[in-house]
Amino acid sequence: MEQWLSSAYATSKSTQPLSRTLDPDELDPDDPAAPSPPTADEISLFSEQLLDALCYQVEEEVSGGGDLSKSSIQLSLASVVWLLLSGDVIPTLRPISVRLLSTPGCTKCLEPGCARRQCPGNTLRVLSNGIVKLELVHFKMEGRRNQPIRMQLPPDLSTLISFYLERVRPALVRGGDPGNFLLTTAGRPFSEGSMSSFFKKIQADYGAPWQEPRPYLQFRHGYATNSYESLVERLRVSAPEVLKPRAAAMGHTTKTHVNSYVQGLHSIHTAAAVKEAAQRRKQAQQRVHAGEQEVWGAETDGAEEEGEEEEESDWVESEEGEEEQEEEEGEWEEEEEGEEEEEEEEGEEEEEQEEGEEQEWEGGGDGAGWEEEDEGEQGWGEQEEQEEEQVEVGEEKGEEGYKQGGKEAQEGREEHQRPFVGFPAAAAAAAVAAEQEPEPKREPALPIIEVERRG
DNA sequence: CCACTTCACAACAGGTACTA
DNA sequence: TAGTACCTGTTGTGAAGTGG
Repeated sequence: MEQWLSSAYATSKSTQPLSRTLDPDELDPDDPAAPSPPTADEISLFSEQLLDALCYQVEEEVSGGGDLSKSSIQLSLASVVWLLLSGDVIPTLRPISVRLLSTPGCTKCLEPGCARRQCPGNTLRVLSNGIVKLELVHFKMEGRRNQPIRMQLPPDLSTLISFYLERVRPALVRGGDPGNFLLTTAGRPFSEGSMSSFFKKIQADYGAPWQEPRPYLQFRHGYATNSYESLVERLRVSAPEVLKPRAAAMGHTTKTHVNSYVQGLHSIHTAAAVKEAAQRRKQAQQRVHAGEQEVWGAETDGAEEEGEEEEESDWVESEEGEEEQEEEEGEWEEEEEGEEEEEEEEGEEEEEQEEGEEQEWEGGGDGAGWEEEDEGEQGWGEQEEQEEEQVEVGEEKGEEGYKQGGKEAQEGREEHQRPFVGFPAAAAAAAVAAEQEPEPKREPALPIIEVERRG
C-alpha cells in the first residue's frame, strides 16, 4: 500500500506540468515556513464571525425600524458571497456561476452573448418552504457540458439569501435592475475582476483568521484537496491489512489484486455510495424520531483535534465500509474507463433497489456526488420524473444531510436567532422545518446537487 | 490505445480609468 | 484622493484532436 501510494504520487508528479518557477525571493510552498492555507475550521470560524456580526448589526437596525445601513448592506453582501464561494456550507461554486445568477423571476440569461436557445441562465428560486434552489447552466465553459447543476441550499443559507433578496439587494439597485442576483455596492453586476477583489476584500475587512486574503480558487482547491487527503489517510490506515492477506492467499500483491482481479470497480463504488447514503438517511430519521439533540457532539468527538480532515470526512464521506475503501484504491491507481457503461447500468439497478434512496448519495458518498460538473452523473439513472421527485424529497433531505462539523463554531450558530429569520420566505422555511424536524438545531445541511442528463 | 499537442477557457495580478 | 471597476497579459487546466 505504501509503495502503491508512493508510486501513485510519483506518477502524478511525472505527469503533471511543472508549476512556474519561483522568484528568487519567493518562499517555496513546500517550505514549512510558507503560510499554510486556511483550514476548514478557520474557514468555518470566519463564516461564523461574519454571520454573527451581521446578526448583531442587523438586529439592532431592524428593531430600530429603520433601513439597513451601508455597512450592514455590505456585510450582508459579503456574507452571501463568502458562503457561496468559500466552501464552508456548500462546495465552492465557480465564480462565474455565482456572478451569472439571476434574481427569482428574471427569465433572461445574463451570460453576454449566450448562444443557447431560450437559455434560462443561472436561475435562483425560492421554493415554497423557503429553501433556495439554484440551477446553474453557465458554470464552466460553453459547449462542453450540457448538464446543468441543480442544488438546493441548506436552510441557513437559504434564509440568508432570502434576507438578502428582500432587504439588501433592493438597496443596491441603482436605476435599472440588471437582474443579477449579486450586485456590487455600486449597483452593477460583478465582473470577474471585481468579484475576485471583493472576495479578498471580505477576508481583509472582516478579519479572516489567516495571514493573507486568498483568491477563491484556493478555497476550491482546498476543498478538493482536503477530501482527497482524507481519503488517502483512510486508505493508508485501513486498506493494507485488509487487502494484504486476501491478495497473498491468491498469490499476488495488493496492487495486482485490485487492478487486475477486481472487476467493476466503479460500479462497486457507486453501489456502496448509494448504500451508504441509504444508511445515512436511515440514521438521520432515527435521530429525528428519537429526538436526539446531541448528535453532533457525539459524532464529532475529536474533530477539533484533527481539523480539516475531520471536516472533510463529515462533508464528503461518513463511516464507510471496508469494501468501499478497497475500491477506491483501484480507481485511484488507474482509470478503468471501459467499465463506464456497466457501471451506469449497475448504478441504476442499485437506485431502484434503494427506492429513491439514491437521492441522498451526493451527501454520503465519497465526494463524487459533490463534484458539480460531471462525475455526478455516473451513479445516476436519472429521468425527468426522478428529478422532479428529487426536488421534493430534497427539501426533506436538506435537514438530514448534515455537515456535522463538530465545531464550536457550529454550536455558536445556535446561540442566538438570526434577525432575518422573520422575513416571509424564511418564516415559511422555519415553519416547514419545524414540522419536519422537531429539533430546532441550526445544522447546515448538504445541498442537493442533481445533474441532468440530456440525450 | 496511448501519448502528445493544440486550443479554449477560468482565474489571477498588476496597471489604468472612473467616480464620489 | 481613495475606493472601485475595468482592462490586459500571464498562467494553469481540461477537453478535443492527432499521430505513432
